[in-house]
Amino acid sequence: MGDPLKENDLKRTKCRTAILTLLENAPVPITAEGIYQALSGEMHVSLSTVYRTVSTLAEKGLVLKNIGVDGITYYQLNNHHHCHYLICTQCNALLPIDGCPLHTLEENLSATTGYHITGHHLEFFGLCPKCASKHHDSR
Amino acid sequence: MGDPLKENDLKRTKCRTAILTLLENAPVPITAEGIYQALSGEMHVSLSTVYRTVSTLAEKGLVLKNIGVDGITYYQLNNHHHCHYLICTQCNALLPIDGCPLHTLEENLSATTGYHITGHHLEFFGLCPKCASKHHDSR
DNA sequence: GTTAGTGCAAACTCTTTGCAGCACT
DNA sequence: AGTGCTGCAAAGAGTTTGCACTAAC
Repeated sequence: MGDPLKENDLKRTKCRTAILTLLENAPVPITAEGIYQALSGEMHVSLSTVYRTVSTLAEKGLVLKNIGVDGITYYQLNNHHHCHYLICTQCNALLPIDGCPLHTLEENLSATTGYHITGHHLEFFGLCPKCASKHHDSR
Repeated sequence: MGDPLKENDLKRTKCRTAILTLLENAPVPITAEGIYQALSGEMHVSLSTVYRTVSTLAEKGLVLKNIGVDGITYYQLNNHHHCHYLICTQCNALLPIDGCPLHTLEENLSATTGYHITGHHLEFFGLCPKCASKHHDSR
């Protein structure tokens, strides 16, 4: 129970442990490149291993992978705490939003469309207070 | 008024007209590759031109670009009709969902976070009736 | 010792870009 | 005729994969 790796028939390697620990402590989703950069300081790891590891962890349901508007994939621990993000379109600041009002909506949708709804993806975009006040010129 | 291209200082070329027409008649967002394939039957066009054209149209606000969970960018006409999609995770069937219950939510968020919210992205995932009934084995 | 995981480099996909030639106004 | 648009090919970014080597069990 204590070891999420062994529960999924995965060997507990240095790399996987490090990536899991990193994701546990990350307040927001990280990219593969970000994981690679963060781990490079403390150990030797290759970028392809990072990709392979997060993919494996995602398959096992330990990690969630989401593709951002920038087209880059972000990874986060699947702590089963459903939450969405508010993203500043200027500085990319990420603000977690607790609570999700969509479950009742999902039930309605399921009833009207006949789909078996398994999940949803919701993000809000805007300007964080700093960016909104700083300049009015957007890129 | 009748010509969205000229209004945006864009020359009305064969390629742009064809892409706009295609998007007008498309019930769901299409990929650049899809546009390329569709147009190749009736005229000569290069894939890079498709990319350049949709980017230009997107900059002018005539077209909306959205990145899907598959990492591929989908383009659709910006008909100012706000709508979301329900996507089958097995066959990728796309079902438009009219109406959006998030505007009041946006106002609440704006008030609590201080962000100036400019938009959102919402997608539902699930199994369409066919896929749900067909088999229980997933890919 | 056996099997699974890793590193490196190359390949792959989607998208962008430089430059010469062509089409629209 | 002039400027902007297009085609082609090459480059670019992010991600995946083949193969030999290493580490976990």
